[in-house]
Amino acid sequence: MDAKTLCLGVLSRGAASGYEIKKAFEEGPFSHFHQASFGSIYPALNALSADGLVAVRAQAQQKRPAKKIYSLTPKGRNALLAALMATPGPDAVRSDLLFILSFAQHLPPARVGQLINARIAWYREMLARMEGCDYTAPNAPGADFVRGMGIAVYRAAADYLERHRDELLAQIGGDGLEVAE
Amino acid sequence: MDAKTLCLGVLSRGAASGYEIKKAFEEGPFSHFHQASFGSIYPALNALSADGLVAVRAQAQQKRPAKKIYSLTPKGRNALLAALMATPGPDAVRSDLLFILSFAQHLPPARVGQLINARIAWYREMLARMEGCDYTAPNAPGADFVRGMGIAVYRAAADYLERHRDELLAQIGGDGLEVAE
DNA sequence: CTTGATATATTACGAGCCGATATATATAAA
DNA sequence: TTTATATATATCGGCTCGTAATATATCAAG
Repeated sequence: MDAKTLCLGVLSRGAASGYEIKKAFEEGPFSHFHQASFGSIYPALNALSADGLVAVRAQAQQKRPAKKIYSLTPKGRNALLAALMATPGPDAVRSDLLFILSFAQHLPPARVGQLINARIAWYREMLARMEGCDYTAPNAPGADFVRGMGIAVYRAAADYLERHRDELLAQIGGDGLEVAE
Repeated sequence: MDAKTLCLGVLSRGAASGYEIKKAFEEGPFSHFHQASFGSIYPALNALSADGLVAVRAQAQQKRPAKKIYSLTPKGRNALLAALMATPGPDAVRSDLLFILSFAQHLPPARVGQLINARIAWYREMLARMEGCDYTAPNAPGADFVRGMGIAVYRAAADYLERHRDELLAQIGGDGLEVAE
């Protein structure tokens, strides 16, 4: 899924500036399964604008750069729907933590414990945020479904780390005590 | 984690050619949380070789391009350990499927059902492979831990899809019957 | 009261990675 | 016989990421 389609997806939920689209990928409903940086968002918006898939409305602001509000055109909405009908490829996960933990027996047990504890805390924080506020729009069962999937997967990951941390530490020589902060 | 470190990690489990390293990322113990293509592996191996982190041994073959077997040098092993001590960033997930399913209410229910069924089947297949063959080396508790985590997360994902598929289909107007293949 | 951090807002650039393609050949299946 | 699959390496364009540059406002800390 390229940056252009991702931007169309965000804009389908309402008009937004490039900056707001970036925030949507950091905090919004797509944040746990897609990312996009300024370096891909702004060129994508320019291309979409040139192709007539989005409309731009410059909104002057006091003492700040003019905000460019992008909104979906009918043509853009059709392009999004067409992209949604394409067959999705397999998911891709990139986890430096799991790569590092693959070599746990070569690392100080205290450090392994710290890494796992930190990640458990991160998962719990994300879960609290995702379960607490409901940022999905009304009449969006798809978004609710995906949000539930994110929660289920994060919970499974946190639970696994909690249940098997001490076992791993025992195997690599840690006594499970020194990891306490 | 850049391509060079990834290659060092694979080579720490034994000497291999570029082609075999690619296969390790498709089928081996890293496959479910890291990817690498030829376009990143071969330049990485050249750079590692130039820096003395890996040694190359050309192995002629009958009627095939000569295979270049790369192996870790002591300097390379130190570089890997140093990289493992760096603080890992957050995990990144890219899922075109979840992006598409976010807009499920705009798609034909039959197609949504097909997409979910196909992904459940994919997860079950991966789980069977991961649970069946034990491709981790002996005395590698780190690899076992990571493998268990992959299994736990995949199982949670497959279970969620199975348990909530019909609910989603009902919400978007599908009757849950037409999706049967 | 001044410094620093955080937030809004866009653009540009270098580094790096992915996917596809080119090149060669062997084997097995259709 | 043709096609697909597997082995094996190299390269190239295009896309994306992370960072920095630019500009300003607000808020908190010292």
